[in-house]
Amino acid sequence: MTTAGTKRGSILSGALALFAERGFDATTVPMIAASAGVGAGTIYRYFENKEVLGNSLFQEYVGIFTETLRDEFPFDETVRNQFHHIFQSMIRFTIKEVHALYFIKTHSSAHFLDDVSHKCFQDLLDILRTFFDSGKEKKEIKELPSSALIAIVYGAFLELQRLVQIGELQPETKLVEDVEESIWDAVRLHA
Amino acid sequence: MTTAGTKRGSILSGALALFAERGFDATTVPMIAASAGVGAGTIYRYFENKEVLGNSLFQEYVGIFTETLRDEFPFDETVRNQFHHIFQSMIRFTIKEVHALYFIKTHSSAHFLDDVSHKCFQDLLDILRTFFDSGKEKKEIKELPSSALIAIVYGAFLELQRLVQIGELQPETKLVEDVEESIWDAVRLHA
Amino acid sequence: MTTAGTKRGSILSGALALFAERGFDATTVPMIAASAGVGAGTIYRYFENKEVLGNSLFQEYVGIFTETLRDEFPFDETVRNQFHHIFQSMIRFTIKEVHALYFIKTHSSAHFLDDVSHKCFQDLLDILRTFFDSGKEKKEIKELPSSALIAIVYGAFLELQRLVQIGELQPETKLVEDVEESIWDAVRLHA
Amino acid sequence: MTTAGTKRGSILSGALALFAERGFDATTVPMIAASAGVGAGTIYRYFENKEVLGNSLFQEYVGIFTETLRDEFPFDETVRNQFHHIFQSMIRFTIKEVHALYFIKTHSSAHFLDDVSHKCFQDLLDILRTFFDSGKEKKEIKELPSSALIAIVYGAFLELQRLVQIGELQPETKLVEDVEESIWDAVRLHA
DNA sequence: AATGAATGAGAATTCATTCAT
DNA sequence: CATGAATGAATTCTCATTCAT
Repeated sequence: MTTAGTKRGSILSGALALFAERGFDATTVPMIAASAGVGAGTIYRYFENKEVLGNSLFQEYVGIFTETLRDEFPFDETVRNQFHHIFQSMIRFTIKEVHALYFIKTHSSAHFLDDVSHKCFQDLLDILRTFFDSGKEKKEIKELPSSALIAIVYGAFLELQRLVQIGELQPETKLVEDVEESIWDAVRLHA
Repeated sequence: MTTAGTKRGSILSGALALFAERGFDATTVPMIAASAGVGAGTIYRYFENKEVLGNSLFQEYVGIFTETLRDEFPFDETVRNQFHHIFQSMIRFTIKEVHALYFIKTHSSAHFLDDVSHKCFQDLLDILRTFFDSGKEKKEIKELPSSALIAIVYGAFLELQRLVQIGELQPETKLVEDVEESIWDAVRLHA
Repeated sequence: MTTAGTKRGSILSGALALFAERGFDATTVPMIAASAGVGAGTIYRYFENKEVLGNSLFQEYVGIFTETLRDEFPFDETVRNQFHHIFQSMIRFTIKEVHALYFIKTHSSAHFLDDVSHKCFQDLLDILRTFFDSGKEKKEIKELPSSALIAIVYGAFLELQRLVQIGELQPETKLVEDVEESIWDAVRLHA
Repeated sequence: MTTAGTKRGSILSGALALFAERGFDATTVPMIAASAGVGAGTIYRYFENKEVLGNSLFQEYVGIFTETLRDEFPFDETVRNQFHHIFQSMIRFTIKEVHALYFIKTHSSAHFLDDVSHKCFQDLLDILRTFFDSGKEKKEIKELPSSALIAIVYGAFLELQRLVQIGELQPETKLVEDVEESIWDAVRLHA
């Protein structure tokens, strides 16, 4: 019966889509208001200013992505299966929130991000770091710095995701599986 | 026949560094002027407006990158060696112009880009596309859409480059070789 | 036959304190609402808008001040005793409503005042004018324009009142008597 | 040959007149710009923001007023002559800068004033304080707290000044002399 | 009647661009 | 040619006022 957060929610959604498409700086507050179907002033009832809105949005979705990765993580399974979980989580997150990953990607070193946002993002990367560290110990992952491994997986995935977004790639099952295998090949230790 | 005017050059350099660091929209014309050591008005002698400057910059560096890739391309060698050339070109370009690749990456779908810029960027991607198409024919590259293969290589490389940029990764010979091998593993067709 | 509604009263009190401290323009309607312990919308049940509230407040307190001066005015006593009554009335009014006199002072030529407010304020000054006119006739008050005499008494008193307000002066009996004598010296005709 | 400060000067003049007439809060930046004959943006070349402009203005004119009082102060003459100097300085300052004194009066406890402004204003009052302290020592001034004496002189003078401003009083020689005598009567120790 | 969330007109401020020097 | 002070359109943000609950 409560609709608490209905407005806040539409503002965040509207901002997400616009920030992903045009970027934070090229998006005006009235644009966000129109996209959320609220008055411009209303945005300031929920967010102190545009930067706070940007940080809230970033933290919100980095948080959801982090949870998605952590959720049901198969700690006891093979490294390959763990990688599959990570890849599938990325896919799932992308399907649930089309713009979120692209927004995170394009704004993860944006000038307006505060310390909390940076911390959130580090937490996200730490999940991948932990996975790679354990994989390297088990001799199943290449002996590269984890930050490099993350960059490869994260960079490749996000660039692919952009292609899906702009319609240049259809995310059919076969393609998704092949891409997963391709990125896995990049990081796995070959015999 | 190039580097026309030392001023034009400093403006482009200044703008490149600033656009890479802060993004096009968060960079003001006076900032560029200060960084180039010229008056704000001088910028308008060389570029009609900020957007034109952005496009010139984009085209300039995408052009250089394209040339770098084309230069001495080993058409008659193995696919692996061709990949090595591409990878080395990326490295060389990055070393020559630290900010250029990151600027290209973060602005390749920017709102201010005109048709010429998009065309330039397509030309760049086409080099990679041609390489992958021929590699797939020779059964040395995975049977994935070329756009996906490009995304993987380009995405991974740029994310790595960012780490080097921010100092989180030292580009020593061993690391660079390992990374090349890793990305090659992602795209090569395994036995 | 007044104090209609406890809410109207709290709104007026809240507004009085805030207008005196911050001024009309720097006081927001939500501030007044909070200070009065009512919702912002409630203010509009009692006052058409902020300007009307400002005028009501001004008229209310100028009216009370006027009454205080008129009340038991010793028409048949000496000019000095009449002056004492005026001075005592100012003191009494100030004690009853600490902020009122300062509010009147700082807003008596405010941009939002309407004709009725200006008229009220003139009525107040007329009491002093009448007193001075009669005092000059009796050769007990200096031969200065009444408006000048009013300015001296009113100006000096209000500036003193401000000192009491901000705690820089303690309104002890001796001081009050001395100040009265000082201001009386300013206007009385010396032998 | 330098016109350095021409714009800055017109902005300050324009702002002074408007702040005196309408008050700081009821004056908009475009109003100031129009009154100074410059573009709105120009104001921000000279003053960081509206508050800084307000403080600069306050400090500027309080400073001039302070200098006017200090200039040729007759330290070795009678207390009465010193009072005459003070009164004449106030008159001179008022004639030179019609709006300045009223602006100072109405904004000396304004919400936007910073510490420097408060300090400036204290310096101004300290001149009067020093005069009264020395006068009391010489038994020529009433034994009232100096702050109270200042309030009487300052309050009376400013209220009179307002009457001149709005045209209700003509500042003829005779009137000015009489008013000086009246205010002197308020503070001098009577035999 | 009372509320306070929502609104949008209007204020402060920024910055791409022009132009007199 | 080069400059940077000046501009005003565009942007962020505030707050008096309304109105559904």
